[in-house]
Amino acid sequence: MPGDTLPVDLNAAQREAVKYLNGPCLVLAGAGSGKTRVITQKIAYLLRECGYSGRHIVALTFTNKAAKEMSERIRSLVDTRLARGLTVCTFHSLGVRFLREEAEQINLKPQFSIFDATDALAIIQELLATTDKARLRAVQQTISLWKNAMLGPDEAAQRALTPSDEEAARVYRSYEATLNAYQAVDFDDLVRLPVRLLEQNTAVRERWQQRVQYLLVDEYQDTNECQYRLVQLLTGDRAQFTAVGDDDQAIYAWRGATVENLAKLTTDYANLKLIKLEQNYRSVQRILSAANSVISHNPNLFNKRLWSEHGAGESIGVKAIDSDEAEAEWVGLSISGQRFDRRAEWRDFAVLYRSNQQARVLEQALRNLRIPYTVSGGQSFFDKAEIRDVLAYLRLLVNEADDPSFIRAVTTPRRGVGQGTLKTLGQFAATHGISLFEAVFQIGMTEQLAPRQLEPLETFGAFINRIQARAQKDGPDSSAEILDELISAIGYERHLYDTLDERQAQARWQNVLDLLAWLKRKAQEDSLTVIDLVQHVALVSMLERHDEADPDAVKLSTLHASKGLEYPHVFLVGVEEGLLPHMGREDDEQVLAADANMLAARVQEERRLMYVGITRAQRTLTLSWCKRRRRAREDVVREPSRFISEMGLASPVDASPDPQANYSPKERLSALKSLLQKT
DNA sequence: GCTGTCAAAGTTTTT
DNA sequence: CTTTGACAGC
Repeated sequence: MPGDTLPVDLNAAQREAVKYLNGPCLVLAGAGSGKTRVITQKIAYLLRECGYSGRHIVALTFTNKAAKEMSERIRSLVDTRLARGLTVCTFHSLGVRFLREEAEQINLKPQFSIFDATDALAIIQELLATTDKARLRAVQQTISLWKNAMLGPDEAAQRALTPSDEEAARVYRSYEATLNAYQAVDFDDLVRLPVRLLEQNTAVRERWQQRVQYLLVDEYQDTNECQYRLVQLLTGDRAQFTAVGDDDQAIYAWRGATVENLAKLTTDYANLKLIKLEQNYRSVQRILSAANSVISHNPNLFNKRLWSEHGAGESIGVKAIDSDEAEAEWVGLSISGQRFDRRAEWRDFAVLYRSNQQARVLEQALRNLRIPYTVSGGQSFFDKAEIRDVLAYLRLLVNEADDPSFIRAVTTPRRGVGQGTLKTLGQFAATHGISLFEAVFQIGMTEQLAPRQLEPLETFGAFINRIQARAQKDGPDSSAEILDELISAIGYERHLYDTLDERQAQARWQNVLDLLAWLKRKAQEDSLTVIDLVQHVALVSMLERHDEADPDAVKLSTLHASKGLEYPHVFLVGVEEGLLPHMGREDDEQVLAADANMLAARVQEERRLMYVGITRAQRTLTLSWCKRRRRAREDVVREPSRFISEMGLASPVDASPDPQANYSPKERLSALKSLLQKT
């Protein structure tokens, strides 16, 4: 009888969510209520007892990390053979797969480039011909929101009310044309283009609906309009899917996500099954009470209240400190001391913060105290110059039409190609409707370039062609060789040591080596060709790399990147007005002050972020805020966050910083003990 | 025209 | 501390 082999460690609500297969199902899962367990168990149930083949099940997540973790948990539950063909990936990865297969239907080469936010911004900058960074970001954001709402340039232009939006709509049109010329798509397109094709093409739609017989979606509250449509289109009339989400943890409204998608399910699907998970298995009661108390200041779609069978736990600490440096040091000393007192491991501690920049001081302090740590969040690694340099070569190999990568590769290292040459080449390419790379081989016939300018171009073109031929001739097994050959042929290491001082060159070369090692491992593990690798790398951040390097380390993470994770002991730092809730810069702040609705929405989202932070903690939670914080080059005076008082803490809050002693004698003693123990 | 050197400035959150 | 912007030699 189906269901009898379900593990007994599921509660009634979880069991119901796993076994419900009569159509669409929405699971409202509070923080720590075992939502991942429900998804993984449900997939196991579908595979083992309902005769579903892995090829017909798709589970979607928002981050690669979540996908990886989920995939591993499923594989530990069921036989490898049963899980064969199972798809567990992000919306964007599924989009890449879809577009690779269906590329020709929409006039796209399967080797299309994927442009990240930085690439996209560079295009917009060129189109707008301005260096006003705020304006550029605003236009980019506007275009992105239009895309996620499935509005094309024409519709956007029609709906534009302000001159600013009209300009953005014009840029949008050229931006699309540019991407098309480069055979490139941006992140938003990875979901939008599949949706558009599925809507327009019945045959494609039916093929995919045949393929996706059961769909599961994690973090459903973070879906945008486009992603909602994708779920609808993939599941069709059968509507066999399970969406798991928590409206209180919606923290991506700024990138187009809309919590209303939760409510929309209840109206779009009359037969929607709604299941609430309210029992929390993660945290002690004090932490849950604080979380409940904070979030009760928000209006919400669905009422739920977390409870747990764990004890009350220790009281929540609130520390006021003089400066951000002192805060970082205090956190380090506290962790050091507590690790000793509690006989805990480094990995039991996490330090969470609102913005990436806060990581700097913390890293500095932890380094000084010899505390091992890993930083997660921020795609900074792939934004580093040396990484973008190397990837430009790879992207060009895969897609010759990728002009930005051509420009970057051909000018790094310097090989005598500069602004003037590129301008001539660009004009030639534009009038002939070809890519810069193609233009290299044709411009020689004309007399537009001096031999001095032409020669390095032709050498470069021949070089790329040579590697390209190798990449195409040899199969996926030789990905690693090709990478090595490419890098040594470029002479990138020497370039680094030539242009930088020893220390910097070494650090950057190490980054390149790390990237190569990671790429090679990836290529081997999943037997990927160079094309697969390049498309994969655009979507992934390198969190995995750090996790494996040093498993016993304190975790530093942004609040956003911490979602879905849990730690025994959590330090939440910088809990200050202006930072959490974040209010942007002064000009931004004034815009907000003028619009009460916008301000309220902002504060509510920040409050959910606070809620996410609090609910990461299993046993203890410590908050801190600074009276002064260094921002840019000046100190800013700060007030404690409203969220601290909203937590309804019983004990009086330490609200005034004590300039004399930021460390209590006990804290000092513990820290010292810990240090002594080490030496 | 190409390239390197010097100075300034800059930071929400991410697929 | 690290990435962009302007300027002056080669």
